Amino acid sequence: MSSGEENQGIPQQGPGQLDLNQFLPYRLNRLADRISDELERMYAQRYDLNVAQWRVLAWLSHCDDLTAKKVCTYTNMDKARVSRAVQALVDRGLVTRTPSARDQRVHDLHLTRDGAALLSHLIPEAQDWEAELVATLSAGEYRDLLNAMGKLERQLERIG
Amino acid sequence: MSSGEENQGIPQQGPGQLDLNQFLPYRLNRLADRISDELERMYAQRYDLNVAQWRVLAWLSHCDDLTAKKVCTYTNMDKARVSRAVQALVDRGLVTRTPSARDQRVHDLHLTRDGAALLSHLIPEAQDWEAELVATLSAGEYRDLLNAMGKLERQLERIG
DNA sequence: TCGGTATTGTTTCATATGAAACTATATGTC
DNA sequence: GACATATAGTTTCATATGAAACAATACCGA
Repeated sequence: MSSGEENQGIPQQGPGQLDLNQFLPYRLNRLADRISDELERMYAQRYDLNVAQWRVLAWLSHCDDLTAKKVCTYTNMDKARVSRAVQALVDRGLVTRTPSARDQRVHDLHLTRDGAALLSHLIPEAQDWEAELVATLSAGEYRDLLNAMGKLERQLERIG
Repeated sequence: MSSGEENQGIPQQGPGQLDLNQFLPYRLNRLADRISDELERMYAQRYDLNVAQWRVLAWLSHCDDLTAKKVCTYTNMDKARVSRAVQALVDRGLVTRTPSARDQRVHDLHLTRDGAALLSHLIPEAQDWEAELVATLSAGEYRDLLNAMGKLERQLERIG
Protein backbone atom coordinates (compact mmCIF):
# COMPACT_ATOMS: atom_id res chain seq x y z
CA MET A 1 0.00 0.00 0.00
CA SER A 2 2.77 2.41 -0.83
CA SER A 3 2.22 5.57 -2.82
CA GLY A 4 0.83 5.23 -6.31
CA GLU A 5 -1.29 2.19 -5.70
CA GLU A 6 -4.92 2.18 -4.74
CA ASN A 7 -5.76 5.67 -5.85
CA GLN A 8 -9.01 4.70 -7.55
CA GLY A 9 -11.03 6.48 -4.91
CA ILE A 10 -9.01 9.68 -4.86
CA PRO A 11 -11.21 12.25 -6.56
CA GLN A 12 -10.65 15.40 -8.50
CA GLN A 13 -11.44 18.83 -7.14
CA GLY A 14 -14.99 20.07 -7.62
CA PRO A 15 -16.78 23.32 -6.89
CA GLY A 16 -17.63 24.14 -3.29
CA GLN A 17 -15.47 21.32 -2.03
CA LEU A 18 -12.13 21.17 -0.32
CA ASP A 19 -9.14 19.56 -1.96
CA LEU A 20 -7.13 18.66 1.08
CA ASN A 21 -4.03 18.06 -0.99
CA GLN A 22 -4.04 21.75 -1.87
CA PHE A 23 -4.93 22.85 1.64
CA LEU A 24 -1.75 23.98 3.34
CA PRO A 25 -2.69 23.26 6.97
CA TYR A 26 -3.54 19.69 6.07
CA ARG A 27 -0.44 19.13 3.97
CA LEU A 28 1.81 20.67 6.57
CA ASN A 29 0.31 18.57 9.31
CA ARG A 30 0.58 15.36 7.39
CA LEU A 31 4.19 16.00 6.50
CA ALA A 32 5.15 17.08 10.00
CA ASP A 33 3.39 14.08 11.51
CA ARG A 34 5.17 11.63 9.27
CA ILE A 35 8.56 13.17 9.94
CA SER A 36 7.79 13.25 13.63
CA ASP A 37 6.80 9.59 13.59
CA GLU A 38 10.11 8.61 12.02
CA LEU A 39 12.22 10.64 14.40
CA GLU A 40 10.18 9.53 17.36
CA ARG A 41 10.91 5.94 16.48
CA MET A 42 14.61 6.77 16.42
CA TYR A 43 14.56 8.54 19.79
CA ALA A 44 12.44 5.87 21.39
CA GLN A 45 14.17 2.77 20.06
CA ARG A 46 17.74 3.83 20.62
CA TYR A 47 17.52 6.24 23.52
CA ASP A 48 14.15 5.70 25.16
CA LEU A 49 13.21 9.34 24.79
CA ASN A 50 9.84 10.78 23.87
CA VAL A 51 9.44 13.93 21.83
CA ALA A 52 9.07 16.24 24.81
CA GLN A 53 12.22 14.88 26.43
CA TRP A 54 14.15 15.17 23.20
CA ARG A 55 13.12 18.78 22.79
CA VAL A 56 14.26 19.68 26.28
CA LEU A 57 17.61 18.00 25.66
CA ALA A 58 18.01 19.67 22.30
CA TRP A 59 17.43 23.09 23.77
CA LEU A 60 19.83 22.33 26.60
CA SER A 61 22.45 21.39 24.02
CA HIS A 62 22.84 24.94 22.89
CA CYS A 63 21.32 26.94 25.68
CA ASP A 64 23.15 26.63 28.95
CA ASP A 65 20.83 28.81 30.94
CA LEU A 66 17.42 27.25 30.73
CA THR A 67 14.28 27.01 32.84
CA ALA A 68 11.04 25.12 32.37
CA LYS A 69 9.30 28.34 31.49
CA LYS A 70 11.75 29.09 28.72
CA VAL A 71 11.30 25.61 27.31
CA CYS A 72 7.56 26.21 27.26
CA THR A 73 8.03 29.46 25.39
CA TYR A 74 10.52 28.13 22.88
CA THR A 75 8.80 24.84 22.12
CA ASN A 76 5.17 25.85 22.56
CA MET A 77 4.67 22.86 24.83
CA ASP A 78 2.33 22.81 27.81
CA LYS A 79 4.00 23.42 31.16
CA ALA A 80 2.72 20.14 32.54
CA ARG A 81 4.26 18.29 29.64
CA VAL A 82 7.56 20.08 30.14
CA SER A 83 7.46 19.41 33.86
CA ARG A 84 7.06 15.70 33.24
CA ALA A 85 9.75 15.59 30.59
CA VAL A 86 12.23 17.35 32.87
CA GLN A 87 11.33 15.05 35.74
CA ALA A 88 12.03 11.98 33.61
CA LEU A 89 15.37 13.40 32.47
CA VAL A 90 16.35 14.21 36.03
CA ASP A 91 15.37 10.70 37.13
CA ARG A 92 17.61 9.27 34.43
CA GLY A 93 20.51 11.45 35.46
CA LEU A 94 20.66 13.29 32.16
CA VAL A 95 19.69 16.69 33.54
CA THR A 96 20.02 18.56 36.82
CA ARG A 97 17.36 20.85 38.17
CA THR A 98 18.37 23.30 40.89
CA PRO A 99 16.43 26.17 42.40
CA SER A 100 17.71 29.47 41.17
CA ALA A 101 19.60 31.56 43.69
CA ARG A 102 17.79 34.72 42.62
CA ASP A 103 14.27 33.38 42.48
CA GLN A 104 13.32 30.27 44.37
CA ARG A 105 10.36 29.64 42.10
CA VAL A 106 12.63 29.13 39.14
CA HIS A 107 14.71 26.03 38.57
CA ASP A 108 17.86 26.14 36.50
CA LEU A 109 18.27 23.22 34.14
CA HIS A 110 21.64 21.84 33.07
CA LEU A 111 22.94 18.87 31.19
CA THR A 112 24.87 16.31 33.19
CA ARG A 113 27.93 14.61 31.73
CA ASP A 114 25.72 11.64 30.84
CA GLY A 115 23.21 13.90 29.18
CA ALA A 116 25.91 15.58 27.11
CA ALA A 117 27.30 12.16 26.15
CA LEU A 118 23.90 10.97 25.02
CA LEU A 119 23.43 14.08 22.93
CA SER A 120 26.83 13.68 21.34
CA HIS A 121 25.49 10.48 19.81
CA LEU A 122 21.94 11.53 19.16
CA ILE A 123 22.52 14.90 17.54
CA PRO A 124 24.71 13.66 14.69
CA GLU A 125 22.23 10.89 14.00
CA ALA A 126 19.38 13.38 13.86
CA GLN A 127 21.39 15.65 11.59
CA ASP A 128 22.31 12.78 9.30
CA TRP A 129 18.71 11.75 9.06
CA GLU A 130 17.66 15.29 8.27
CA ALA A 131 20.35 15.52 5.60
CA GLU A 132 18.97 12.39 3.97
CA LEU A 133 15.47 13.77 4.16
CA VAL A 134 16.34 17.01 2.41
CA ALA A 135 18.73 15.39 -0.05
CA THR A 136 16.24 15.86 -2.87
CA LEU A 137 16.07 19.60 -2.31
CA SER A 138 18.64 21.94 -3.76
CA ALA A 139 20.34 24.37 -1.41
CA GLY A 140 18.14 27.11 -2.79
CA GLU A 141 14.97 25.09 -2.36
CA TYR A 142 15.93 24.30 1.20
CA ARG A 143 16.62 27.92 1.99
CA ASP A 144 13.38 29.02 0.36
CA LEU A 145 11.48 26.42 2.31
CA LEU A 146 12.77 27.62 5.69
CA ASN A 147 12.18 31.14 4.52
CA ALA A 148 8.57 30.52 3.58
CA MET A 149 8.00 28.76 6.88
CA GLY A 150 9.40 31.76 8.69
CA LYS A 151 7.00 34.02 6.87
CA LEU A 152 4.09 31.80 7.79
CA GLU A 153 5.11 31.80 11.44
CA ARG A 154 5.29 35.56 11.52
CA GLN A 155 1.94 35.81 9.77
CA LEU A 156 0.48 33.43 12.33
CA GLU A 157 1.51 35.73 15.13
CA ARG A 158 -0.21 38.57 13.31
CA ILE A 159 -3.53 36.87 12.57
CA GLY A 160 -3.54 34.40 15.51
CA MET B 1 5.50 37.75 24.94
CA SER B 2 5.12 38.15 21.20
CA SER B 3 8.00 37.67 18.79
CA GLY B 4 11.01 39.85 19.23
CA GLU B 5 10.70 40.29 22.96
CA GLU B 6 12.42 38.22 25.60
CA ASN B 7 15.08 36.69 23.43
CA GLN B 8 17.89 37.33 25.87
CA GLY B 9 18.25 33.63 26.57
CA ILE B 10 18.14 32.47 22.95
CA PRO B 11 21.66 31.47 22.12
CA GLN B 12 23.78 31.32 19.04
CA GLN B 13 24.81 28.10 17.33
CA GLY B 14 27.95 26.41 18.59
CA PRO B 15 29.96 23.37 17.54
CA GLY B 16 28.55 19.91 18.26
CA GLN B 17 25.23 21.38 19.23
CA LEU B 18 21.87 21.44 17.59
CA ASP B 19 20.29 24.67 16.47
CA LEU B 20 16.66 23.70 16.53
CA ASN B 21 15.69 26.73 14.53
CA GLN B 22 17.68 25.35 11.62
CA PHE B 23 16.46 21.79 12.15
CA LEU B 24 13.70 21.12 9.67
CA PRO B 25 11.74 18.48 11.61
CA TYR B 26 11.50 20.81 14.57
CA ARG B 27 10.54 23.85 12.53
CA LEU B 28 7.98 21.94 10.55
CA ASN B 29 6.43 20.50 13.66
CA ARG B 30 6.24 23.80 15.42
CA LEU B 31 4.64 25.49 12.45
CA ALA B 32 2.18 22.67 11.83
CA ASP B 33 1.25 22.55 15.51
CA ARG B 34 0.56 26.25 15.67
CA ILE B 35 -1.55 26.21 12.54
CA SER B 36 -3.36 23.16 13.81
CA ASP B 37 -4.06 24.84 17.13
CA GLU B 38 -5.64 27.82 15.40
CA LEU B 39 -7.80 25.76 13.08
CA GLU B 40 -8.76 23.41 15.89
CA ARG B 41 -10.02 26.32 17.88
CA MET B 42 -12.14 27.35 14.90
CA TYR B 43 -13.59 23.88 14.39
CA ALA B 44 -14.20 23.35 18.07
CA GLN B 45 -15.70 26.71 18.96
CA ARG B 46 -18.05 27.10 16.06
CA TYR B 47 -18.83 23.55 15.06
CA ASP B 48 -17.82 21.32 17.97
CA LEU B 49 -15.57 19.21 15.77
CA ASN B 50 -12.19 17.78 16.63
CA VAL B 51 -9.41 17.38 14.09
CA ALA B 52 -10.19 13.78 13.27
CA GLN B 53 -13.85 14.57 12.65
CA TRP B 54 -12.96 17.54 10.52
CA ARG B 55 -10.64 15.43 8.38
CA VAL B 56 -13.29 12.83 7.78
CA LEU B 57 -15.78 15.51 6.75
CA ALA B 58 -13.27 17.23 4.51
CA TRP B 59 -12.51 14.01 2.65
CA LEU B 60 -16.20 13.30 2.34
CA SER B 61 -16.68 16.74 0.81
CA HIS B 62 -14.87 15.74 -2.35
CA CYS B 63 -14.87 11.99 -2.24
CA ASP B 64 -18.32 10.51 -2.41
CA ASP B 65 -17.19 6.92 -2.13
CA LEU B 66 -15.35 6.63 1.14
CA THR B 67 -14.71 3.98 3.78
CA ALA B 68 -12.94 4.10 7.12
CA LYS B 69 -9.99 2.28 5.62
CA LYS B 70 -9.59 4.87 2.90
CA VAL B 71 -9.72 7.65 5.46
CA CYS B 72 -6.94 5.91 7.37
CA THR B 73 -4.83 5.68 4.25
CA TYR B 74 -5.41 9.24 3.11
CA THR B 75 -5.02 10.93 6.46
CA ASN B 76 -2.48 8.63 8.11
CA MET B 77 -4.74 8.44 11.16
CA ASP B 78 -5.08 5.35 13.33
CA LYS B 79 -8.11 3.19 12.55
CA ALA B 80 -9.39 3.47 16.10
CA ARG B 81 -9.26 7.23 15.86
CA VAL B 82 -11.10 7.16 12.56
CA SER B 83 -13.67 4.75 13.93
CA ARG B 84 -14.41 7.09 16.82
CA ALA B 85 -14.57 10.14 14.63
CA VAL B 86 -17.01 8.47 12.25
CA GLN B 87 -19.12 7.26 15.16
CA ALA B 88 -19.38 10.80 16.52
CA LEU B 89 -20.36 12.16 13.12
CA VAL B 90 -23.00 9.46 12.68
CA ASP B 91 -24.35 10.20 16.16
CA ARG B 92 -24.66 13.86 15.20
CA GLY B 93 -26.46 13.03 11.97
CA LEU B 94 -23.76 14.52 9.78
CA VAL B 95 -22.70 11.26 8.17
CA THR B 96 -24.33 7.94 7.30
CA ARG B 97 -22.51 4.64 7.57
CA THR B 98 -24.01 1.69 5.72
CA PRO B 99 -22.55 -1.77 5.13
CA SER B 100 -21.36 -2.14 1.58
CA ALA B 101 -23.44 -4.40 -0.63
CA ARG B 102 -20.35 -6.03 -2.05
CA ASP B 103 -18.38 -6.57 1.13
CA GLN B 104 -20.12 -6.64 4.46
CA ARG B 105 -16.92 -5.81 6.31
CA VAL B 106 -16.78 -2.46 4.61
CA HIS B 107 -19.03 0.46 5.50
CA ASP B 108 -19.77 3.15 2.96
CA LEU B 109 -19.65 6.66 4.35
CA HIS B 110 -21.75 9.51 3.02
CA LEU B 111 -22.55 13.05 3.99
CA THR B 112 -26.09 13.73 5.11
CA ARG B 113 -27.87 16.91 4.11
CA ASP B 114 -26.95 18.37 7.50
CA GLY B 115 -23.35 17.35 7.03
CA ALA B 116 -23.20 19.02 3.63
CA ALA B 117 -24.81 22.14 5.07
CA LEU B 118 -22.25 22.32 7.85
CA LEU B 119 -19.42 21.94 5.36
CA SER B 120 -20.84 24.65 3.15
CA HIS B 121 -20.18 27.02 6.04
CA LEU B 122 -16.98 25.54 7.34
CA ILE B 123 -15.06 25.08 4.11
CA PRO B 124 -15.18 28.71 3.00
CA GLU B 125 -14.12 29.78 6.47
CA ALA B 126 -11.18 27.41 6.39
CA GLN B 127 -10.21 28.59 2.94
CA ASP B 128 -10.45 32.22 3.96
CA TRP B 129 -8.28 31.56 6.94
CA GLU B 130 -5.72 29.78 4.82
CA ALA B 131 -5.75 32.66 2.34
CA GLU B 132 -4.98 35.06 5.15
CA LEU B 133 -2.22 32.81 6.40
CA VAL B 134 -0.46 32.62 3.05
CA ALA B 135 -1.11 36.26 2.18
CA THR B 136 2.54 37.09 2.78
CA LEU B 137 3.71 34.53 0.23
CA SER B 138 3.80 35.30 -3.45
CA ALA B 139 2.08 32.86 -5.80
CA GLY B 140 5.48 31.50 -6.74
CA GLU B 141 6.56 31.09 -3.15
CA TYR B 142 3.35 29.27 -2.36
CA ARG B 143 3.77 26.93 -5.30
CA ASP B 144 7.41 26.28 -4.41
CA LEU B 145 6.43 25.57 -0.83
CA LEU B 146 3.89 22.92 -1.78
CA ASN B 147 6.38 21.58 -4.27
CA ALA B 148 9.16 21.23 -1.71
CA MET B 149 6.75 19.58 0.68
CA GLY B 150 5.82 17.09 -2.01
CA LYS B 151 9.46 16.26 -2.55
CA LEU B 152 9.96 15.71 1.16
CA GLU B 153 6.96 13.41 1.32
CA ARG B 154 8.25 11.32 -1.53
CA GLN B 155 11.69 11.18 0.03
CA LEU B 156 10.13 10.08 3.30
CA GLU B 157 8.54 7.11 1.58
CA ARG B 158 11.93 6.20 0.22
CA ILE B 159 13.96 6.45 3.41
CA GLY B 160 11.19 5.65 5.89
C1' DT C 1 -17.12 -27.46 0.95
C1' DC C 2 -13.94 -26.90 4.57
C1' DG C 3 -10.09 -24.90 7.11
C1' DG C 4 -6.70 -21.50 7.22
C1' DT C 5 -5.56 -16.77 6.51
C1' DA C 6 -6.35 -11.92 5.49
C1' DT C 7 -9.03 -7.75 6.01
C1' DT C 8 -12.38 -4.20 7.96
C1' DG C 9 -13.84 -2.14 11.72
C1' DT C 10 -14.87 -2.00 17.03
C1' DT C 11 -13.60 -2.37 21.71
C1' DT C 12 -10.46 -2.75 25.59
C1' DC C 13 -6.72 -1.16 28.07
C1' DA C 14 -2.69 1.42 29.24
C1' DT C 15 -0.57 5.79 28.50
C1' DA C 16 0.11 10.74 27.16
C1' DT C 17 -1.93 15.01 27.28
C1' DG C 18 -3.94 19.67 28.68
C1' DA C 19 -7.00 22.32 31.81
C1' DA C 20 -7.45 23.57 36.15
C1' DA C 21 -6.42 23.33 40.98
C1' DC C 22 -2.76 23.83 43.90
C1' DT C 23 1.95 25.09 46.29
C1' DA C 24 5.48 28.06 46.93
C1' DT C 25 7.72 32.19 46.05
C1' DA C 26 7.99 36.97 44.49
C1' DT C 27 6.29 41.68 43.72
C1' DG C 28 3.66 45.79 44.33
C1' DT C 29 0.67 48.86 47.13
C1' DC C 30 -0.97 50.85 51.12
C1' DG D 1 5.01 44.89 57.45
C1' DA D 2 0.50 43.10 55.52
C1' DC D 3 -2.39 42.06 52.01
C1' DA D 4 -3.50 41.39 47.14
C1' DT D 5 -1.84 39.83 42.96
C1' DA D 6 1.36 37.55 39.76
C1' DT D 7 4.46 33.85 38.40
C1' DA D 8 7.06 29.04 38.19
C1' DG D 9 6.30 24.67 38.56
C1' DT D 10 3.70 20.28 40.22
C1' DT D 11 -0.23 17.46 40.73
C1' DT D 12 -4.92 15.99 39.91
C1' DC D 13 -8.37 14.73 36.91
C1' DA D 14 -10.85 14.00 32.71
C1' DT D 15 -10.12 12.96 27.95
C1' DA D 16 -7.78 11.56 23.52
C1' DT D 17 -4.86 8.35 21.69
C1' DG D 18 -2.64 3.99 19.78
C1' DA D 19 -1.53 -0.96 20.44
C1' DA D 20 -3.47 -5.04 20.77
C1' DA D 21 -7.33 -8.16 21.31
C1' DC D 22 -11.44 -9.04 19.23
C1' DA D 23 -15.57 -9.96 15.96
C1' DA D 24 -17.32 -10.41 11.55
C1' DT D 25 -16.70 -11.16 6.86
C1' DA D 26 -14.12 -12.40 2.69
C1' DC D 27 -10.81 -15.05 0.13
C1' DC D 28 -8.00 -18.94 -1.20
C1' DG D 29 -6.28 -23.58 -1.79
C1' DA D 30 -6.92 -28.46 -1.16
